[in-house]
Amino acid sequence: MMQKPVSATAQKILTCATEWFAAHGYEGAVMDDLAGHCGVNKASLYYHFQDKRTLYERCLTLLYQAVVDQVLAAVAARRTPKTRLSAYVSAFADAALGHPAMPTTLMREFASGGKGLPVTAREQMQRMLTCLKQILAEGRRQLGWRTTDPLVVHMMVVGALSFHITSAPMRAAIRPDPSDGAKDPSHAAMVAEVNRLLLRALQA
Amino acid sequence: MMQKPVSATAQKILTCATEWFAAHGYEGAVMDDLAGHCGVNKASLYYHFQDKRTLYERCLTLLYQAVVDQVLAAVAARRTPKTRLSAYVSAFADAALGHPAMPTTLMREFASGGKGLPVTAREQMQRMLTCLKQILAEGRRQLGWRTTDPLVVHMMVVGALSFHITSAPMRAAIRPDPSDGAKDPSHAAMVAEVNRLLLRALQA
DNA sequence: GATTTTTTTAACTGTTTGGTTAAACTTTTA
DNA sequence: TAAAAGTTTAACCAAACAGTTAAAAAAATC
Repeated sequence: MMQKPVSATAQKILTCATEWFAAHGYEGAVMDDLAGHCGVNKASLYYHFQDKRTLYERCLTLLYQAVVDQVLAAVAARRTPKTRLSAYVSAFADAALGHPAMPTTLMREFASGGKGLPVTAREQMQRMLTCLKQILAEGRRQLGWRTTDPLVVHMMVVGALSFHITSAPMRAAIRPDPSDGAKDPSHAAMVAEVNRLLLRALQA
Repeated sequence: MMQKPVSATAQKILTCATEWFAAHGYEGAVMDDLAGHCGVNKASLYYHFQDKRTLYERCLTLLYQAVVDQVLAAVAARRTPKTRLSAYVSAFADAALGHPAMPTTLMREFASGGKGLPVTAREQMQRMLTCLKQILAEGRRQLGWRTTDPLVVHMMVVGALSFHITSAPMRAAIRPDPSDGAKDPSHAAMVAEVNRLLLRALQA
């Protein structure tokens, strides 16, 4: 069935609601407050979307598709396993930073056993894993990389970067230890370090 | 102020409530349902704990303390940087598996900006990070390990393992790709792989 | 300009929810 | 054995909440 074009207001609702759901969770999101955040009236929410659940699933479907599309495009633009793996890490990091609702909602949904995550969003995560499997297989064939479990690498990348992005408010609230000398790693430093550790681990 | 000994019922409430909060989140947890899960009447919850928020924070304080105590004890039982780092990874993995509410609630709280995480629980995470810093410093001094950011390593370990533990229900729901040959890594396999990748990354 | 669509307004309904309460019962303690 | 503490029962209250509604206004479309 052909879908009607999304109006500007519906588009705005989707963008703002995604932020609200990420910050408050599905149960913690109150529709009156969400409407205020979207800059529309609550009745307008129900004019465009059937109910809270429908809005939520639509938000996550579009969000995950945007992130995964960005990652796969970045990987496809490279030719060697090494540069593809780096693209995989960097692209996910940047896409997740550009859409912080994605790692945030992913973590909430994992915590809830995934039952609130729409099938369409899960399929997007599967595409990323399939892509990584191909990169690691090419790396073994062409560069003699060590055999490793793609799921482990996927979780180290997605897990570490998601934790880093979502813990930013907490780290900002913690006064840094002055005797330490170590400052909070920036996003770029984090990405570079994850990349380095990963490539070292794979190479002999 | 000296705290009164915790009665058996209060202890049971803390254990069961921790599971319920992990599975449903703070906002998603309904006190009537939580009481049922604890096997007590709702009035009994309020007899022992002032309100929902107090119960929640008490649950997390005890939970994080138990996990971090286990990790630090395991590390202290080892002498070399290499075995200490492995102990750090293995102990966290096993403690988190034994208390799955810990990675689950940690992810939920990160997603909410940490504002619901009691100070006592944050301090526990800080103890773990301090411990890791010492291990990595000793590794550099004694074994010539490469310099790396302890926070990055911490997040790769805690992030990857937390994702693995909390995504188990979702992975179980996804029918494995038969052409793949790769099966879902067990907890032990995941821990061993994270350990291997990490040690390879640190060694020259 | 007429019609249709979109959006707001403001109130509304029924249900859910955290928390309370007094009395009664059970268990523990002194 | 009496007193105190713990637990249940069952109902309760006030507020919060998802979702609805009709009428009116504004914007978009034909």
